[in-house]
Order: sequence, then C-alpha cells, then structure tokens
Amino acid sequence: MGRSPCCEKAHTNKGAWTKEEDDRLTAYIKAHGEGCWRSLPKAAGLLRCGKSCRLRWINYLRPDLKRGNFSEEEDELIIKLHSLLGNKWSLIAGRLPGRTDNEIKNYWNTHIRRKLMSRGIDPVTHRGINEQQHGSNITISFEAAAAAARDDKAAVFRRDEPTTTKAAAAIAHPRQMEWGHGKPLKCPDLNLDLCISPPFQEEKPVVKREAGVGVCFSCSSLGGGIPKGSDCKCSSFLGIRTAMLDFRSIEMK
DNA sequence: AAACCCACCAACCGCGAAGTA
DNA sequence: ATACTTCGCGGTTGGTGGGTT
Repeated sequence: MGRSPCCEKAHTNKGAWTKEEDDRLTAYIKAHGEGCWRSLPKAAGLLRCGKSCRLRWINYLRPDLKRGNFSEEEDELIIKLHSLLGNKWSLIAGRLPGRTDNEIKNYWNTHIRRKLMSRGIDPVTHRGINEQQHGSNITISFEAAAAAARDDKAAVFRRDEPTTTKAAAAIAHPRQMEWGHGKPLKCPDLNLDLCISPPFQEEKPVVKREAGVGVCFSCSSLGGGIPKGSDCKCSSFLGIRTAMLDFRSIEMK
C-alpha cells in the first residue's frame, strides 16, 4: 500500500520561505489558529505542504520564540535533560520556554557536544571519556515524582536496564508504562545518579489541579502551564505525573 | 581579492504513533 | 480488527556567511 505523500509535490515550493509566505502563514494562523496542517496551505493560499508550514510556524514564526543566544543556565539544563532523556528534543524543548526542539537539537550538535568533549565527557553517554571502558552503572530515582502523583504506583528506575530511552518513554507516555511494580529497570549505559524532585514553582501561584487533570507542557513552556482542556489541543500533553516532574531540580549526586 | 574551509541553522525527509472511518 | 490519514519527532542535508589562508 505504501505511505501517501504528505502533499502534491509537483505544485509546492521548497527551500527558504519568502517574507510574503511568512506573512500569509502568520495571518492565517492568527485568524484560524494552529492545526489541520494538511489543509492549511490551500486555505492560506500557500504553495507549501502542510508539514513545511507547521515547521515554519513552530520553529520560526511563533510569536513566543525567544531566539538569541542560549544562556549558561540553559546550557546546563539542556545537558542535564539530555543525560536523562537522550535525544528527546521535543521533551527537552518543553522545559525551555521559547526554545524549539529544532533549535535545541542544532545547538546541541554545534555547541554543547564540543563543550562536553572539552570537559572530557562523552556527549552520548554523559560519562567521563576515561571511564568508558570501566562500564559503571546508573540509578535514576523517580520516587518523588511518583509520590506526588498519589494515585499512581511508585516509579523506580534502577541499574541494569538499557539506556535512558526507558525513562524518556515513561515521561512521554506515563500511562503506557509499567511503573515500577517493585521490579528494577536498568540503565547500564550511563554513569549518572539522578533524582527528580517535585516541581519548583517559580514566583507563580500554585495552581490547584485535581488528580487526573493534566497540564500541557508544550503550552506550559509558553507561560507556566495551562490545564489540558479547552485552551490546549496539542498532542504534547503529558499528564499529571509528568507535570509533577521539574527538571530544574535534577541533582547530580 | 579569491579560494577554501568550517560552523551554523533553516528546512527537508522518512518513520512511527495516534486518530479515525 | 483493519486500512488509511494526519501529525509530530528525530536525523540529516544543503545553503549561507564568516574566518582563514
């Protein structure tokens, strides 16, 4: 059967966007909102595929984008998040207000990788380059997050389970994961001992949320978190358990 | 001034997940 | 349950500009 093409390629523009295209896309989204990317180009009078429109909006045209250089704090946060999540750029971007996954990915590949290498740290494993051959292990503790989500089972990541992607999967799809059940999850590839504590609310009133009510962190990165519901239709909703995680409080033990 | 190299980053591509009929 | 569509993600590519020779 095969995958159907995302658009009629013969009649679409490619390459750099013009000012006029940007204006059309921005005006259309301001008038009609995001979504329905497939039909958007036609409706907006653009000779682009929906995918291209989405990317242009998310990575460049969105009004809340920060742009400019990354701060030292952002650098360190990215490094910590990457050590936990791996190349889950969208999740990392969700914790950096005004930054996009593409931007962070580029920044990682061009700056942070080199920065870590110069510190003698392997950017993939986050282990000291000299330690590589010793093959030590990792413990990632999620108890605090799990305790915060009181109706959920304890979530514990322990040594001897493959890679950080398991942690990333748990964070991305918390309700699809087996959370602990007393069985250890293993991470033999890393030499980090990470612990995630309940969230730190930065000069913002704590919003009371009932158990089972989620927060969209895609949107939250734009302004502190909105309840998943009428205001948010994006698919980056992570649920209450993820909402309880605050990676700014990750501590290297 | 020209040629070359390299870093940066916007954009593309393919795939998998989620949603829908 | 299955086929198909749509969306979002992550890896990769290619154009551009700045620096160096």
